[in-house]
Amino acid sequence: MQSLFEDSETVLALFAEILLPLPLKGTFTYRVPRSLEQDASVGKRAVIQFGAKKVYTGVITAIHDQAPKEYQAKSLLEIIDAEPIVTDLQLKFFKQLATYYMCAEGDILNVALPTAMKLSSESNVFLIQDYSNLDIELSDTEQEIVDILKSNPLLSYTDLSKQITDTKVHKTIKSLLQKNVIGIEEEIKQKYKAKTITKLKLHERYLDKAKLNQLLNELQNKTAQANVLLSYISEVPVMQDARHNETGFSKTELNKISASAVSTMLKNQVFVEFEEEVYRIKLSETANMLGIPELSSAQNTAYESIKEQFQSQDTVLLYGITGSGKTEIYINLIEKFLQNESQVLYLLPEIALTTQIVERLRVCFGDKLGVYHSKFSENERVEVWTGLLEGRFQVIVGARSSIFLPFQNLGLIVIDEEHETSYKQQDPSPRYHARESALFLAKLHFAKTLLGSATPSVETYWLAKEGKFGLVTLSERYGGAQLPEILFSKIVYSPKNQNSTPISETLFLAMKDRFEKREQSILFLNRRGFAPLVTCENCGWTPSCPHCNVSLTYHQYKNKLSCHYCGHFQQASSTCFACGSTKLKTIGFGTEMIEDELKLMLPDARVKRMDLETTRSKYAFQQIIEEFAAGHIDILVGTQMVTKGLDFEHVTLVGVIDVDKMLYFPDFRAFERTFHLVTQASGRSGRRVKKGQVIIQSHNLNHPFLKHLEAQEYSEFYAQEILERERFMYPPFTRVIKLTVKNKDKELCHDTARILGEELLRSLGSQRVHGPAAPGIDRIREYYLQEILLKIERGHVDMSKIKNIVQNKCDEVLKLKKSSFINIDVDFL
DNA sequence: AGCACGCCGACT
DNA sequence: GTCGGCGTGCTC
Repeated sequence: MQSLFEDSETVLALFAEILLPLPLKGTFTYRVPRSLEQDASVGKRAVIQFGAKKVYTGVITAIHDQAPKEYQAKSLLEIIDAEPIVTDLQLKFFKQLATYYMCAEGDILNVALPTAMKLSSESNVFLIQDYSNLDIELSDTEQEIVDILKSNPLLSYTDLSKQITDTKVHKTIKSLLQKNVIGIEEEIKQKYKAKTITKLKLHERYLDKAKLNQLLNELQNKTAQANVLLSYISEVPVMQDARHNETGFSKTELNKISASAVSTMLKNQVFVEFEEEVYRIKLSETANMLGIPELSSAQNTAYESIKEQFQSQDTVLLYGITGSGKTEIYINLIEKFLQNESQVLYLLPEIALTTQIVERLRVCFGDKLGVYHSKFSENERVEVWTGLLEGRFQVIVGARSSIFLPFQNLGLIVIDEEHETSYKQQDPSPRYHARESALFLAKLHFAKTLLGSATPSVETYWLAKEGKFGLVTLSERYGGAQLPEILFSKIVYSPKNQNSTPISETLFLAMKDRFEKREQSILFLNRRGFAPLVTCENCGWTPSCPHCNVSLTYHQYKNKLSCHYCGHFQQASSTCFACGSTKLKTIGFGTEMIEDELKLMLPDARVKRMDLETTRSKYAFQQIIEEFAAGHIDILVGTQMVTKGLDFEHVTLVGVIDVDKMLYFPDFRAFERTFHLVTQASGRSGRRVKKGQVIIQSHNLNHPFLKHLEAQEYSEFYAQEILERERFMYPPFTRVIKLTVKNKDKELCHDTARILGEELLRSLGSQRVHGPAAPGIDRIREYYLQEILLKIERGHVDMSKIKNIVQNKCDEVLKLKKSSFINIDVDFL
């Protein structure tokens, strides 16, 4: 007879809670099979079947022995990881964010995990070998599929459908399945693989200085080859130490200079080719060799003050004007935390040109530095993730999504350019704000946070002023560079006058002057394309987007009309669609028109445009920047991206073409954004010895806000702005939640929004509920939009209670409308 | 998110 | 009469 003890032990079965990277509430319970009991643990990924056929990877969030009562749990199929890849702290963090942003935890996991870690299955179709022995009639399409499968024994469902012209693939496959001719299996695709790159190194025989010089001489009239060689030498300092040659240099990079020269040089055995398995961007043997930058006395005072304030505050704002040298302070602070064996996260806004800072950090921290950025490939991201788990990295520099990395003992988070709006994820849910989320993360780790900006966000500055954050001010420009001079000029452009231009006389003369002095200018305009509007002079018709309620922007270089909201484009026509007249004209101006105008005004100047269109390809951005830095461009015209963090020595003029566009933008942060943008833009001017100038164009020179720009005085701007925020109940005095009701049916959308608005009004009060109202663009991609703004005062209110009400009301209204296909987006502004 | 089931219009 | 369109609800 068995003992009671043994009996109960054999009965116990284990179950795992699985969090899936899908927009679903809660976790799913799976049975842990006996064979996997040893391997299963919290934080590891498990392969599970979800629904009828789909196979996903989820993360185990708990293991227990409570068998679900309502249903029979499926079993885990596999445990992927030998060690957990998600820490307990991360799981806590995900949960917290999900609650805070009112989204599913799976949504968070979805953005958190690098794509390559979220393997999902693909259906493969295969031929059952002995089908020919079966006496089966096949239709033409069926036969076609069988024939394809004969040559390709295993084919993914998607590939198969691509090869079949007939649209009814699904159906045919079903019937073939029934006839037992083919089978379907799910294959899990392992996406991550180690990467190698092709590199070049100099042939040994040129490693001698004399030999190398001789080679350079020989290549004197072979310019392309000489350039390739020179660029190799500048990247790989073989002149200083021949051992550097072993590192080699990327072939692709050298190919950019001249691919044919590179291949000639390979043929002539100047270079030798080799493959290297790459862990991450660059192995840096000069790690720590250049050391930590020395601080000026002003910087040092700030540095000491930060350290001191960290004694009593978890978060400190470093408010340092442009060019005051905040980066050096960050680096020193990071070094200090590294000495305590803590990990450090350095957050940067999502912009491609972070390379300057990354390089700087690399020099200081070498291989301890991991980079995590959207421009990085999926495989590289996995390497940073696992590298962090294995302790290979101690410092992570990255964009907003790096807050999701598996830190174990985070000591410090640095949030550079704290005010940047790209910290907020806009489109896909979860619409998280990385600055806000980073503060939660810091709290979980008992870590310190340093926020840095030359133009702090109003919220942050307020919190600092209120004593919630520490505040350290750096008001001296590093190296004593002077602030630029700010001038205003009136825009004289008028669509009626064909001869008018969006570039005023003042701005033109200033640019001409710079051009003659061989100094560079940057022109900033927040609008892409040639003209935002085309209209028929005869009948007033204007081409608009068929999917959105916006007029189409005219792009001259492609001769296309395009919608900046949904991407729709069409060929521009020279005749009016409505009346056939040829009297079409453009109204307004975009970057493309400015570029055109400049080419006419200053035909000898080298003008380049930098906006979404000209930087589509992966390296285009980098290329333009480099060209500009090298002085091959005289005038750079562009959108937002020209204003961000670029440090160019010879820029002495920055023109803001149309400040009104930003000022009158219907958003409570319009002024703040304008102030940030103009200040950042003017920070581009005269960063070194030369005094810079900023010319701001406006239609209305009397706008009171312009005086803040002129004074370049953050505190004055802030003092004014904070009053407005308080008066109109905006952040930081309230939390603003924007609910957007979306539906293809206009009536349904409006009706749902109206009812939701009324419901919310009843439970939250008229002080807090505003709208519904149509946003500026009330139809995008066929969806009508209605917005409700909730302003919830800070403190003394239980936010979770409010969120519950909001959530319940949303659900209620959707149920009432019996339409689960109405979308309600929740966005915390 | 994906997928299956199910209920209504245009077709062999 | 079926095919297949998409709306609806479920996935451990």
